[in-house]
Amino acid sequence: MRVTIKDIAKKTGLSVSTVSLVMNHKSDRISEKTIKTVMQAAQEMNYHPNRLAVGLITKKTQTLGLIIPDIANAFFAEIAKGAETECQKQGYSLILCNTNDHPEKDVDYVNVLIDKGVDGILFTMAVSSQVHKDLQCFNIAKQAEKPMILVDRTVPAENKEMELPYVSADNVLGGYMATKHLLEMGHRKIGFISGPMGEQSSQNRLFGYIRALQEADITFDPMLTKVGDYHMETGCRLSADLIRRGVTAIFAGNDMMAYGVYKQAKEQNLSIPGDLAVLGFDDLEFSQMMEVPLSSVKQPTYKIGAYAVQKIIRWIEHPEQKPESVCFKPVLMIRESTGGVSSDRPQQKERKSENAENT
Amino acid sequence: MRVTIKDIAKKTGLSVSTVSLVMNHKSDRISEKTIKTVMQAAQEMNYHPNRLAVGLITKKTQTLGLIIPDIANAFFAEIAKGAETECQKQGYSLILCNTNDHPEKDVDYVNVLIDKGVDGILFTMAVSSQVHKDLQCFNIAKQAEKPMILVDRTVPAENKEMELPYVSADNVLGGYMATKHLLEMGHRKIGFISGPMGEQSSQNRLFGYIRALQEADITFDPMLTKVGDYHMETGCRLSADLIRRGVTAIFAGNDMMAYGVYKQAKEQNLSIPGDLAVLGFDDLEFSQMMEVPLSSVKQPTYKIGAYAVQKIIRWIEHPEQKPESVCFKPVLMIRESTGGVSSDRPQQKERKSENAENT
DNA sequence: TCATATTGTTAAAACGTTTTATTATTTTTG
DNA sequence: CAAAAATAATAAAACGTTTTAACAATATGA
Repeated sequence: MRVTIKDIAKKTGLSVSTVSLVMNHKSDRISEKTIKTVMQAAQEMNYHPNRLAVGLITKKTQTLGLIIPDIANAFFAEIAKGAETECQKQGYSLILCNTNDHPEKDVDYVNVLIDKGVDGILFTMAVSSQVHKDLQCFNIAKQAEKPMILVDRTVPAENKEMELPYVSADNVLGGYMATKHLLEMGHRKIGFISGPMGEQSSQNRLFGYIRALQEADITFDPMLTKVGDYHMETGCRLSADLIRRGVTAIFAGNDMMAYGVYKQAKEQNLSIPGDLAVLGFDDLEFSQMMEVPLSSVKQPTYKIGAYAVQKIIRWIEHPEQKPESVCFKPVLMIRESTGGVSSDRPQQKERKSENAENT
Repeated sequence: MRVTIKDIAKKTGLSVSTVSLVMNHKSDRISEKTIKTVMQAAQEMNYHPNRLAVGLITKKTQTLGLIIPDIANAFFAEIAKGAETECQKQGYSLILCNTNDHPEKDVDYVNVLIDKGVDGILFTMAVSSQVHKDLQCFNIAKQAEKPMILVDRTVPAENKEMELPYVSADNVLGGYMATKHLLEMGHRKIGFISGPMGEQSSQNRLFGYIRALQEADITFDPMLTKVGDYHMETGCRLSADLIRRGVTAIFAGNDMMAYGVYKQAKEQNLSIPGDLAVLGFDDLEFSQMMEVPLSSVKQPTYKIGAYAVQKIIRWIEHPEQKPESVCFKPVLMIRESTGGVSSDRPQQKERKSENAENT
């Protein structure tokens, strides 16, 4: 049987209240002697407070929920790692919820988490057309007065009141940086393979692409933009048409699709970057290990997870201070696939670019 | 304020006990009418039971803990996904604990999890020489009477009593299958780059390698085995010496190191598999996407996670039935890097090889 | 008709804490 | 030395459930 506060009270001949006060370092009105007695007994008996009982009464469990679409996806895994590590530092635990992008599971998980008394929820919504489900989640959290922060995936706010804080990368900027780099390398006809248009981040990368083109006085040609799905085969398939249309560079919405472009280039016997420059997004571990290392836009993924936790804990502890949304600047990793000078080494000293910036 | 059972009692004019009995479908002695009244009230008031209170009294929280070294590692991420998904199916939640391979964190996490009242713990130990810490974890769990199952990383049992059930892949078999395949492809001088010897799984892969050689009447040459650390650079570095010694094939303890071998081969202008056959372990997503797709031993990672959860839940519900340990058979994915016939497609119909087998 | 069985409902204790108001004791002050 | 103040410890209520024994009311059987 587990040792309880009662057992300590019995052993020391003190009351339960006294023991509790000592254990929580509360009340300065307790004699040194008593404190020592209790502490020693607790140690000897190997007392561990029952967190359920504590939570029941304090309404705080030192636990957060993390709802993500797919923990096996390197991107979310890295976010989870950042979040978990930060939790651990701050004495919190993290409940992992994997939705597989099913919006109904979002709702289920939000409910379960609240039933289990989490103090806050980090939420990456399942991508879907059912805005309805998203709102449902927001409402449940709001009604339960639980802080909720959106991670990576944002949603256009209906009204200011309803708005939730988010932590994500600046995808517009990422798309812009990527395209600008290709322009600087002398390309004028740049193809873009986007991710699914249902995702805000995909759209934003496209916006960035367009903005960079405009700045360079190049009219945006819709035929040079293909809508993909973040998979390699799609990158391979869609790039064929872009190449036919004479692009000299392709900016893929993520690294997976960029790998597909590599495959297509190989099939057509095009050299990278000689005949075709390729640039990705995400900077997967692999991208720097390839035959021709892939230039890519790197999101500060770990940091997004860690930062979201920091923010939500502050919010939990100061419920009146709803945090501001934050976009982190991505970093452009320039490698051989765009013919640039590798940015892998030497490590840039100046890392300001990774600092937080409000939008 | 959250709706409690008391609120329902008040609204319906019934007692708290009655409401509780109805909500839990207990007691057949309650009139249809009462049941309907309570159910309807619960629905209308949107009642959700407070799991903390329930847990406090039932001593069950429907929550498991998962302790792993690194969620950003694809292998553990996949295990986590399997575990989480199975939890979700069975109405459990999963607390994620990331140790970064620090043995002290193992201990901390086990304590926290127990304090928070998890019903069981899935444990992948931090790799270290401090067997002491491992035993400490086992003892804490044992004392708290919490089921604990070892995942992936096993440990030689001190005595039968102390032994914990484990769920892992059959690494000896994996090493054996890999080596045998290379032998069948005609190789006689096969190098092996192992993982760190502190890990049981690394040792087991080596055992499998040796066994296959013996079966083929090839004396094991220790000079053809190098101890690595699962990183690409190491694979690259160590393979140089193996090549110098005239091996025609290299079996790497994981895919990362196999990629390193690729790099070395490229530098030396050796063609794969013409001049050098390469075989990995883990079958990372990438391995089938490479210039020369990499043959690799695939562990049923997702299944390991899911199965461990199944077993521990059964154990939780039947505390007297301690589960047997299980080793899953790995699958050899034959691709171009060993000059074999690709096993990627057509998909083998017969998947018995993935079934569980007691050791 | 009375004892017994059945049916439906509930009171109350328990789970392991926190927290506030109260009491008991000692010390200080005028 | 009595009153006031400070110090130390505690009783008791609360958190939101589950569960068991008990109760009341009705039905059954002899």
